[in-house]
Amino acid sequence: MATTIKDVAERAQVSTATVSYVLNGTGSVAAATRRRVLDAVAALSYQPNHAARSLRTRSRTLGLVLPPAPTALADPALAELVAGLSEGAADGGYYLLLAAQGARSEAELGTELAQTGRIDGLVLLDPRIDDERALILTAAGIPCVAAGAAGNSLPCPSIGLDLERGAYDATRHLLQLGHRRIAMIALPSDLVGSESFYQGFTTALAESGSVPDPELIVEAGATQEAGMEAMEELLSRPEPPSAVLAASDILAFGAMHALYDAGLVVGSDLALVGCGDLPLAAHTHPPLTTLRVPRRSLGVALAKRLIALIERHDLDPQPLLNLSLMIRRSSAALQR
Amino acid sequence: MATTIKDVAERAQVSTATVSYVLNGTGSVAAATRRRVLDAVAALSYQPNHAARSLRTRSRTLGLVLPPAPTALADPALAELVAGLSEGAADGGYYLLLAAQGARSEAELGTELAQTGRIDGLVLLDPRIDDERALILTAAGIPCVAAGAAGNSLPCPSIGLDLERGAYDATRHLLQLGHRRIAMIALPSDLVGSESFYQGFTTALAESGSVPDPELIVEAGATQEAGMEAMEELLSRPEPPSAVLAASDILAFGAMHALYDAGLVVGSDLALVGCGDLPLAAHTHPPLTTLRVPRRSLGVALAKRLIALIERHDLDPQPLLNLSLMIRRSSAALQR
DNA sequence: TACTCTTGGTTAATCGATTAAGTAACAGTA
DNA sequence: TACTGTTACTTAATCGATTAACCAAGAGTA
Repeated sequence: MATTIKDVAERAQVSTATVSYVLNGTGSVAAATRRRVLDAVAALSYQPNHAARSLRTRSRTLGLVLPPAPTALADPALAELVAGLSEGAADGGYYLLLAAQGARSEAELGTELAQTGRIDGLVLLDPRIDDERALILTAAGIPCVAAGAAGNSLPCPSIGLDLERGAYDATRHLLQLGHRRIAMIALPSDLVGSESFYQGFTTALAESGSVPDPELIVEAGATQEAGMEAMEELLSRPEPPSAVLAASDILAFGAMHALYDAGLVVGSDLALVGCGDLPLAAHTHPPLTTLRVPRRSLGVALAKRLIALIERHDLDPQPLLNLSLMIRRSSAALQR
Repeated sequence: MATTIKDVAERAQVSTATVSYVLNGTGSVAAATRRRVLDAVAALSYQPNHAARSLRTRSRTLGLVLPPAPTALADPALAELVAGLSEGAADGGYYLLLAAQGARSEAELGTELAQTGRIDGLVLLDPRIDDERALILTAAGIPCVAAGAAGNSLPCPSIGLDLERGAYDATRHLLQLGHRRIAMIALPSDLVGSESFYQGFTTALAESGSVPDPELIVEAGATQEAGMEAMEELLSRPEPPSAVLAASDILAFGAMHALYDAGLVVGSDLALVGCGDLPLAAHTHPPLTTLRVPRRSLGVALAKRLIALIERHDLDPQPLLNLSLMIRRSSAALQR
């Protein structure tokens, strides 16, 4: 049925070993022989069988575990990242295997996938500080990379966003609009990156000669409800903020709801900036000023880094990816 | 390193064949022996090597080719479907392989994936009438299923949405609001499903005693721009419509833009209904009345159908999946 | 001349499962 | 008793690649 390396060998009048050497660029093969082999490959449109190949070597497959939530991948953010991942994988001759998490833990599933030889490595999303998954997988010798600037809190490499710079830019933007009481709604502090984001925020404030008011820093969850509650909390302060930087668009959407409920007009009564630039951000009312994340590039970079790890290539350390501030109507000058 | 079937066999004092029979439920094995084998499997936490297994049998992997557009998967619709696919695959003991299309055609890539034994079958998105991909793949003996009610215009099975019923419901809704001049912005007519959608539209009109005005039917592309142009065209009619049914949310978004540009207020000046219920639909201004598509279920059903095809199981024909009308503010009663 | 290196190949073992074919033990039956 | 079937296994071939080990021929060298 399918053409095998044997068919190619026969047609080219060589042994299967020679064919393999030609195809993999290993061994030493005379130019004329190489030609014959390549011609035979072309004539038969031969494609090496994946199972046989990966039985001896690697599976050339990267893994990604989808969160079990019914909303999984509904999040357009994840979707774009996945597109980037599979693009980066393809560039390196790899494919991307998606696994629905189901009941098992991600680490368990990943370990199984790797031990059965289905995947050579795993991409970890939303890494946390001292992430358990990274520890387990790395301990088991399974290559993995995390999506997020990990500093050195993780035992595996990671590809990061320059959240510090992003938060700095966003805060500067608010300062330039004349705001001085600027609040921040933070993501859970154990998420890798939360610290950097906060850092950028305070650096910008410090440069303008002020210092963050602890009253105006609220650590929230990751959901819209959490953003809503955080905003309510901020509004209840004796001296509420005139501007708010939210560490994610989702939190910002929640904050918008709280502001609406409080009868405040986003943009004029209070400036709001998010982070992520989800498709929705441009269509809220008013459209949300937010930090755009290069998700596709992030995916590509993650895939390339993981492949390098698997194949033990050296790789120049990837610089942090830049966020760009999309200025929309949710952030306006301070009303006086 | 990794534990193999041989390790299990030794520990259970049987041959590897017996282990295989126990694990696959084939052959006849005495109860006591079976116990010993299962105990050994558990003790060694043995997982069969995937490459070895698929070298002899199937790869237990479903394939999906991602469109090359930079927007690929950014579309939340596709994202949810993918989540459903991988869930359905997991239920059947399969995984989902994602391939970035790149330069080659989808049929070519799919054929390669199947011939190298990486995947056992392929899911086709957005099938067209007499879809070339389906023809090529089916001719090559590669199992595939299409996402969309295909009628019998395709050589492969498909899982469909009841677009006819959906369009019927949406049109009835507009009729009940008092609208009589109802236009439709259609998707390209070669898309499987376009016909059904149109059918539902006309059936509802017919029941109300009217007949579709050819002036009010515009076939558009699939992009927002196409929706915009189509709406402009409708507005230029001598007797413009008071309500519009768009065959996709994207088209409806485009129509909204055109209406805004024309100084018309969606909801009061003209009623608009979309199809798809993208996350954005609930957040446009005004929120868009639209038909919700059970994308996750569609994904699950597609995966199950494809697996049945691969394993040559019989399967009760899957009924069409229902759309549900989400009534929002873009559709209001006719103003007189 | 005799020895060692390269170059350009081949042979055959190997990866880890599945499964056809074979076999021993025992029960049923004519 | 002899034959036929079952049941419960084992042996070994097989899937299609990779690769270690081997080998022959010619070049270089002391």
